[in-house]
Amino acid sequence: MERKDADVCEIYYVNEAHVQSARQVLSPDREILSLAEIFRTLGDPTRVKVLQALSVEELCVCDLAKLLGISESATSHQLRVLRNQKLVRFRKEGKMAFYSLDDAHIDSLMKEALRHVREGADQYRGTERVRESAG
Amino acid sequence: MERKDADVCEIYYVNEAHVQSARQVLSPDREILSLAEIFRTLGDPTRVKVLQALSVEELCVCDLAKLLGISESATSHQLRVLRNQKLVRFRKEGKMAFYSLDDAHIDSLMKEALRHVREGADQYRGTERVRESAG
DNA sequence: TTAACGTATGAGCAGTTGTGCATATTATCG
DNA sequence: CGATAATATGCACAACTGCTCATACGTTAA
Repeated sequence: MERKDADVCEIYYVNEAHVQSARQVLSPDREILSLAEIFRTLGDPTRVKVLQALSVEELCVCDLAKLLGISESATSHQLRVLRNQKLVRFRKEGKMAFYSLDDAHIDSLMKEALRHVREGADQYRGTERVRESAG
Repeated sequence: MERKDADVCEIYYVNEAHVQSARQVLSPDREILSLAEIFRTLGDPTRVKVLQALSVEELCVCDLAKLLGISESATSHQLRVLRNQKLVRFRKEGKMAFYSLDDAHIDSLMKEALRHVREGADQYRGTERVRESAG
């Protein structure tokens, strides 16, 4: 468990304290993995587009394929990824499969990230983010 | 621009309407890419841990390496990724490099995602489709 | 039944990613 | 100066990812 850390940094005692306190706030491993998995799922342009598109209304696979500009096969593959992550669900109507969002958090996540992106694009890094545009 | 879509689905006209309205809400490509990039950056367990750890206090590379259980080289590599994404910053103090969070949004993003993960773990899907087995 | 359509899935491939190893860089100490 | 410590970086490699292609599945129409 605790290995000697005399060989780590020169202020090894403070080091250990830092590591310990940092370890406190770390989520358990399974949560870390789930977190990373969610983000990784969102970390693909195609899937971001799918989720944005589905935030308006349900769409069938061929609609999405056309919108995305990729094959219906690729679209189906991506939808399966999103389905496995419980981010979308689908209903069958005849031969068609209509997909829709299956998660409320995801939209907030994307909107929050979008805010970040938009800030960063225009005038990122003020000084310390002191009153970005407070009047 | 508009290609014939008579070969897509059978209700091609409705299809086109759906695709059009969906296209409306899609962010411009560069924003989509930035979004995906941010999420992809967050989509790795090691980096999630780094960000969680740094949410408490700044840490040096060797602290982080110890906390993560990976080499200091790998840690440095990951910190560079986070640095490039402007998610962390660092200050040099002698030979040490102390890293800290450089973004306010990220913490909210992670907390929001954590909520999602925690809901999903225990009693996922209770919001929308209650009574799935209702006739 | 056969045929066509919309979708799903497995295989394979090119491109990417995270890590360790070796080495370079920078700073402190003697 | 040289030696050592803390960090950074180039390279290599295994693992993974997203796509296309081929094919299978389920539904509808004839």
